Amino acid sequence: MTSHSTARPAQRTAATGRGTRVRGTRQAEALSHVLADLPGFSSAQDIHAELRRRGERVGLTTVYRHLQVLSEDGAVDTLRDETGETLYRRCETSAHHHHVTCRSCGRSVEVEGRAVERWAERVATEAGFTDVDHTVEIFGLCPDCARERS
Amino acid sequence: MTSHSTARPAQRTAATGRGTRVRGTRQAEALSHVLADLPGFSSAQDIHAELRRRGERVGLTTVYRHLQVLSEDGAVDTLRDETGETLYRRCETSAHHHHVTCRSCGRSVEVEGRAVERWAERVATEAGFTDVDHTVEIFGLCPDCARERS
DNA sequence: ATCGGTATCGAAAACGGTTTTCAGTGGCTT
DNA sequence: AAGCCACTGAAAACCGTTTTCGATACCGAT
Repeated sequence: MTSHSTARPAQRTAATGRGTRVRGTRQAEALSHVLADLPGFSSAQDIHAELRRRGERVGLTTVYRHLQVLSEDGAVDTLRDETGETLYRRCETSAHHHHVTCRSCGRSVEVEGRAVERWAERVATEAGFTDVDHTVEIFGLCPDCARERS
Repeated sequence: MTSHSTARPAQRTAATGRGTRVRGTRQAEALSHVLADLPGFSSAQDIHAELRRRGERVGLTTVYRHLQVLSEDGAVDTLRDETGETLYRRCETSAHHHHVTCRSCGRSVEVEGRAVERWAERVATEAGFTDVDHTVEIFGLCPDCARERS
């Protein structure tokens, strides 16, 4: 599922209680830093490895949990690679967009395509579908990897 | 597949070697019939269940193996649902196309979109990417499921 | 400071889909 | 009839992800 705002109120545990603001824990901050530094899409496990590499002690479970919340909040994009693994990346724009991802190095570029949005909406509607959502992912070889490979 | 591309399992046993044609086994034929009858996308496990329902004794492993080969040969389409499960469906047209899939009942419709193909190609090229491929999936509620739900 | 309540952590176990292993089985060819 | 080898499938391994649940950390109140 690519970033889209189905805006489920999503019974976020803490979210409700009055003054209960999200606690800025050491783990959350460390994760946030790593996400800010990683350029492309990374798996939860890669992110966890990067945290450990930096000497941060954060459990894999916690990484998964934060990523889940962040993606629900629209703070990170998610996409599934060809093996079914979920990859995460900090959103640069909160607007709906898609990605061109290098299948070799994972680097990616955000692209916009109002045309696709409209097309998806139209063909679905024509087929009688409602509550439409879509995922679009483009894979290819980035210039660097293409050069390396020749 | 981020930084490390998990080694190809690849070594496909029979690997379309020399003149070894596919043997028309009982299992292969049963699977083929089920695929022909199932209207939309189904998971390997659903297909296996359907086989058993029909009294065919085919192992789940064999179902997976055949589906893998069939999809490599382009005889079936595959797509991943939102949980990461792989769904299969016999191709109706061998031409490149996309699907509008009901997120409730799994039924799907094939749609064509030359516009999207061109768009994907264009934005990728503009970003300097080559050897471009793309995935587009549209999810929604089909008319029947939408009705049921109200 | 101390206490109590609770949000958060994280190791370990559970989960579920898929793949691999490996000892057969059975279809061809000779 | 004999043998080769592709195919089969039950069980186990795999692997990413989620759940469980006791421990811990943070916060406001005392």
